[in-house]
Amino acid sequence: MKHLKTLQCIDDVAGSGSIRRSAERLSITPSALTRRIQDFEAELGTPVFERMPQGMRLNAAGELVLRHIRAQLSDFERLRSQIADLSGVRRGHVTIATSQAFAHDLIPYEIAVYRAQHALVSFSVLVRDHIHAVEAVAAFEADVALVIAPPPAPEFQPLLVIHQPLCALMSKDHPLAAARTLRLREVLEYPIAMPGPSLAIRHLLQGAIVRAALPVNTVVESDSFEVLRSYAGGEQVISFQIRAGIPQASGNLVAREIDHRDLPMTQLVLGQLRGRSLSVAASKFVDQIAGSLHTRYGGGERPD
Amino acid sequence: MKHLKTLQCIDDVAGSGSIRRSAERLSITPSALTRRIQDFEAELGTPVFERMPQGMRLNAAGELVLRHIRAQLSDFERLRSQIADLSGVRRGHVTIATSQAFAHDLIPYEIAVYRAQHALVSFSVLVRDHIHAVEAVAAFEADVALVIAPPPAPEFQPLLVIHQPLCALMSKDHPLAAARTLRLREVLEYPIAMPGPSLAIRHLLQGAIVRAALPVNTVVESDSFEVLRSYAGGEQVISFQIRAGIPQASGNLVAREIDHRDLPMTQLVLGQLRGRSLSVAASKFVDQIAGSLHTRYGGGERPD
DNA sequence: TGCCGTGTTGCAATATGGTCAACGCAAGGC
DNA sequence: GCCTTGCGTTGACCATATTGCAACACGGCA
Repeated sequence: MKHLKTLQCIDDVAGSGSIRRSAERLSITPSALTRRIQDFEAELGTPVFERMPQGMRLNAAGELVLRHIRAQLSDFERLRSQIADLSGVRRGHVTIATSQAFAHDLIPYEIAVYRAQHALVSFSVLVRDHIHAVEAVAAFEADVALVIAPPPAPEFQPLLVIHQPLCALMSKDHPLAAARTLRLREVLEYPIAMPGPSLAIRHLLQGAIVRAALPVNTVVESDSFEVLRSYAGGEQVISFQIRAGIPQASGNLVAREIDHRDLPMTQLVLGQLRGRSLSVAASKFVDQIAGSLHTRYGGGERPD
Repeated sequence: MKHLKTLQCIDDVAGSGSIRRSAERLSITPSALTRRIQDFEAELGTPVFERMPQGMRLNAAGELVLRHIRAQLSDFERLRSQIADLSGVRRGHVTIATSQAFAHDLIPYEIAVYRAQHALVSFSVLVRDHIHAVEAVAAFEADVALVIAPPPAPEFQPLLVIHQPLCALMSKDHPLAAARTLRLREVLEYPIAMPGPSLAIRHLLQGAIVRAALPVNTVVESDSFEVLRSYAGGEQVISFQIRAGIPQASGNLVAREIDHRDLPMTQLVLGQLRGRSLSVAASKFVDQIAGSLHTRYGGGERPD
């Protein structure tokens, strides 16, 4: 859109930190770009960038401007979506940032269900750890985020909170597979496929293990649930996953809840940027996920 | 600002309903204006106006677009205010819509106090009845509204609610001036200067009078408190006003509360458009008014 | 029918924004 | 110390988009 071009330029330069790099990406010459920015700064009455020998960096005013620009751009997208909605065609795009736990099963399933009804809506899925998922939402990179135990952040507004037990994943013929729920100390008697430090449940586990002062036999540690699942399925090794992250078709894997006395319930939070209005498509998608999680795992809280 | 020009054009045309009128106001030719709008519509992929023989009218998409534009424009103003705030200069503009009751004393006083500290902030005061004040806020014409008994509207977000008694206004030597509080039936034994139907307190009075089934001797009715006050001061006539609307320097007027058994407390509400972020200047002004009303009249509720 | 008003269009003038080449400057390698 | 390399910026020139002017097409109205 024409009237947003300058804003997009500034956004890009702020991101790349260099006029020349941005100029290439935007396929114009650096001189044209520098003029656009100078004109904008002149109109605004304040510089927005600091010119360093290594490139451009936003100054304090620029940070405000960038926030404004991001808001404008996403607002405009929302407008388009609303207008498309008027003509009966449910059209739009939804970007969701999610914890890896849900990347395998839950999110693809929900997207498939949604797109079965609204084929003109497209999706972007960013798989991020809980910290970066919330950051993506704050930076207008994602409309919503579905994360485990998000760090407290004032700009992150929970739309749905579900408390879930952590589960131990093991093969069907594992000695512990007979029990319905497990104590942590039972589990730790066996070799463990440990989630890596970037995964939210690692911190929860770590805390419980330290509290219980139990020794751990970690045979493999990975930041990828893919890897952890494979190990738990292949060798007689135990891994962990939050309930909603357990694949429906689990092969020869079974999941057993860890007793809540050992591990507190885990928060699964679906949230957005506070104060932002979601597009029609995104808000319908949120509704669908909320309903789906609710019927599958029971009463989540819906703040708001 | 360049990148907002098209948006402002659309806003103006939507308001005037005519390309030629708007073209004159914007000091460009109608042809330039019509092309701007056509280009915008082409970029958007949808017409925004309906072309009628009598002029232009927004269609459904246009209504959405207009809301978006208003939000953009006011957002940009807020951005400028925030940036000005960065450089230490508290600069900005605040538009407040207010009931007539406060136009005489309260608002001018508060503005004076505010400007004593922040001389670079300017003000617009729109005096509107409660319905139109809320509408002005919803249409981005006013940042905040201070009104009596605002109609319930989802987009109007109260920032401060104070309950106040209605008072009878009379000259110092009126027979009823001796009492501290008055029953409605005492008051109605005397001739009344009745607030006009556009004033919020008229409805409250009317309700109470009907409930009590009392006869009223209305000698003058006016939509202007100025007129009502003069009458109450001159002849031996009683008028009405909410407590916070009573002038500090009242001349030979005195105010006596009406017993709460006869007239319920009146809501005085300071509010803004829900979901909108106020400029720095506006939000400081709100804080000041809230504090001022609080210390003068005691505990108002502050939702949120 | 003739006269208003409306928005729109063709064409020429103009402003806006673009490219290209050159410049000033600071940092890093030798 | 000098040279190279990267950065943003500037001046001259040019293409394109935007504007103004005049003419047009259409609907309402007397």
